[in-house]
Amino acid sequence: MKPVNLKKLAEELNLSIATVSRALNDRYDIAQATKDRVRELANKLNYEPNPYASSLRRHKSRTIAVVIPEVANHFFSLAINGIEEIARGNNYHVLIYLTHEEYQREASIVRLLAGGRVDGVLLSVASRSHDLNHLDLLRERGIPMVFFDRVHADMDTAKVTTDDYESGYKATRHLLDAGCRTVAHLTLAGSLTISRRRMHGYIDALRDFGLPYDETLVVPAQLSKPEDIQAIEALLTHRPAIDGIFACVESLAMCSYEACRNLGRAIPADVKVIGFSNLEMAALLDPPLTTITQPAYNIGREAARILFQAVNKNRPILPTHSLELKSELIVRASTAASPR
Amino acid sequence: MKPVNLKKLAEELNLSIATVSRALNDRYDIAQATKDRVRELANKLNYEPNPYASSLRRHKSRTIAVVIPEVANHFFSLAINGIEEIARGNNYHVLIYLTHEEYQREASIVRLLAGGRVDGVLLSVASRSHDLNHLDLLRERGIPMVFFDRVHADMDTAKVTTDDYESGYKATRHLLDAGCRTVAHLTLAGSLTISRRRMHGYIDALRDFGLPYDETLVVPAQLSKPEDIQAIEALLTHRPAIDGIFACVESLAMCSYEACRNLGRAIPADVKVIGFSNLEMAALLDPPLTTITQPAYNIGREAARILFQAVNKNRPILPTHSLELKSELIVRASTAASPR
DNA sequence: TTTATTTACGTAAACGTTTACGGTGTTTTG
DNA sequence: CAAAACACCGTAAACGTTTACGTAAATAAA
Repeated sequence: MKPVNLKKLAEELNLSIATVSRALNDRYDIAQATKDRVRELANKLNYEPNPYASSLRRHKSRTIAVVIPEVANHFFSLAINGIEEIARGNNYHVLIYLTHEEYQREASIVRLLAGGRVDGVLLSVASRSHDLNHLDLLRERGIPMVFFDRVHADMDTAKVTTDDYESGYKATRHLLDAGCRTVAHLTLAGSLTISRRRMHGYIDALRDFGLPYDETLVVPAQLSKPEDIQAIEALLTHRPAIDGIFACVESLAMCSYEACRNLGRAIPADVKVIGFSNLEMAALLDPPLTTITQPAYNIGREAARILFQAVNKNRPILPTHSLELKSELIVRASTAASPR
Repeated sequence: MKPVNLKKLAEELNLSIATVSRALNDRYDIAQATKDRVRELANKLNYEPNPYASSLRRHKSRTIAVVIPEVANHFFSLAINGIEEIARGNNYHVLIYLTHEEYQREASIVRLLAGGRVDGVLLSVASRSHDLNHLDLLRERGIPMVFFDRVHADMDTAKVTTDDYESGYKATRHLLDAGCRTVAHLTLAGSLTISRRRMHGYIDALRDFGLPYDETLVVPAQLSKPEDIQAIEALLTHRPAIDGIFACVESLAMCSYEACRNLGRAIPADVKVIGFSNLEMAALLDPPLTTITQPAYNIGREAARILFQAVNKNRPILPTHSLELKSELIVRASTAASPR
C-alpha cells in the first residue's frame, strides 16, 4: 500500500536519499556505521528497490526474454529449466513468450522486446518464420540474442544447437541396419535449419546405404495433432512398403504411434519408429520408443551462459561463440530388428 | 544503439514531448493531423516506448509473475500456456519463476516480487512450503495474487483448483471396483491442500467400501526419481498384498511403472495403477495408463482471468472469486479388472 | 600553521514517460 | 462586440533510482 522507498528511509534516518542509496549499494564512500544503520532499517521495513526506477536510470533491466514456439513440449520445458537456473545465478528475471509457431506472433513479440524491456533474448524460431527481417530490430537496438535449437543459419550471432546432421544420419542408419528398406521421414513444415540438417543426414544415410532418395517419403507436419495423424495414416496406406519412420520431432513420433495403432500396423514388426524426443517415459511406451535425445537442459544453460557473458561484459555476441552439443541415440524396442 | 525516444520524435516534428506522448496515447486534445504525423514518424523510426519509464510513472508494470514448482511437468506447461494466452490478450508480460519445491526459493522470489516488479502473481506453492508467512509481504504491498492447483487453504485470496476430493474418491473407488483390496497411495510430502483433499477422497472411498484405512499404505514422495522408485519398490516388496496404486501426481505414476517393471509385477494383472496426469501419451504407455486428468490449460486461463479482473479494475481479489474445475477420469488398461 | 588529502555526506541532474496546469488562438454564444 | 467556449499545444513536475560533482569536517603532510 504505502510504498517504502529511499525517500522514506532517508527521512527516517535523517540522511539524504543519495547516502541511503549508496549505503545499500555498498559504496566505498559511506561510513560502515551508516551502512549498518541503513541496512537495519531497510530490512525492518522490508525495503525492496523499485526495479523500474533502477532500470530506467541504469539502462539495465536485469531481465531476459525467452521466445519459444510452445511450452507444452519436453524439450522446451527442460531448456527453460536450464535457462532459469543460469538467470537466477545472475540475479536476472526471465520473461517468457510463446509464438505458437507463428511468424506474426514472433514478429510482434520481437517488436515489443526492442523497446528495451530486456537486456538479452534467447530465441528458438517458429517453424512458420520464413525470414528474419523481424529480428533486425534487435540488432539495430543492440540487444544481444542467442539462438538455441531452432536457429536461422544466416544470422550473425551465437547459436546453440545439437549435431542434427549426425543425428539424422545415425537415426536413419539405425533404421536401415534394423532391416528397414523404405524409410519415411516426418519433418517440420518450413525451412528451419534444424529440419534441413536432419533431413540431410537422412538423405546421406540412404545414399551411403545404396538406397535412392524418394522425396514423396518426406512429409511435412501440419502441427495439429489430428491432421498429422491423418497425414501419416494416408502416407502409410498409400505407400504400404514403408517399414520405417524417422520423426523429426517428438509430437510426430507420438502421432506415428497413433497412426500405426489405428491402421493395425505393429511396431516394430511392420513399421519401426525412431524419433527425436526428450520424453522421460519413452521407455514406458508400448513399445518403448527408440529416441534421439537432445541435452535440452544443457542447451538452455549454455545458451543462457553465452548470453550473460555478453550482457555482463557489455560485449557483442559473435557467431564464434556458437556451440554444438551432442545428442544421444537411445535404442529401444520400437526399432528392434525383425527376424529374417 | 541510439535510442529513439519521445525527445527524438519531438525534435524531429517540432513538437513538445508532451504532445508527442499524448498523440501516441490517442488523447482527445490532440489534432487528428498531428496524431497522424506523429504516428507516421513513430512507425518509420520503429519507436517503442520505454517500458521502464512508463511503469515508473504509471505505477503499472504490465507484467505478472508465475511462480511454480517446476516447468518440466505437463500440468504446469499447459497451465503456463493458458496463462500466457490471457496475459497476451491483456497486453501483459509474463515472468516465470521456478521454486523447485523449495520454501527458501519461494520466499526469496516473493520478496523480489514485493518490490513492485509485477502487478499480480499467480502462484502454485512448493510442496516444501510449510507456512505462508513469506506471502504476507505481497498482501502488505497490495499485490493481488491468485493461487492455482497447489493452494494454501487459509489465505484470503482466490484459488483455482480442481475437485480433488472427488477425484481422489473416484480414483480409489475405481481401483476397488476393478478388484483391488489393498490400495497404496503415493502422495506428495508436506501438507498441501491438494494432497490432503485427494487423500481424504482415498480414505473415504475405502471406508465406504468397508475397508480400513491403513496409513502404512500411504507413502510420501521424496521428489527425486530414483529415490521414489526405490521407495515404491520397498513398499511393494514389504507389502506384497498391494494390488492397486493411486498416484497423487504424474511422476509418481511413472515411478510406479518403473518399480513394477523392476520387480516383475504385471500391470494390471498383479497391480493396477491410476494416477493424476496430463500426459498426452498416457494412452500410448505400456499398458495405457488410467488417469485423472485436470483441465490444466483452463486452470491457467481462469486463474489469469481472475487476476486480471483485479489488476485492471484495481480491486482486491476475494476468496469468493475462487473456482473449482472438474477433473476427468479416463479409464485405460492399467486398471482393467482382473478375471476372477 | 598552512596546505593537501581523505572521509563522509549532500545537491541536483538525469533516465524517459505521463499529466496537471496553463496559455495561446480560434470559434461560438448572448 | 465582449464573453465564453473550445481546440490544440507547451511547461514543468513527478515517478524512484543512480551518480557526477561539490563541500564540510577531520586528518595527514609540509
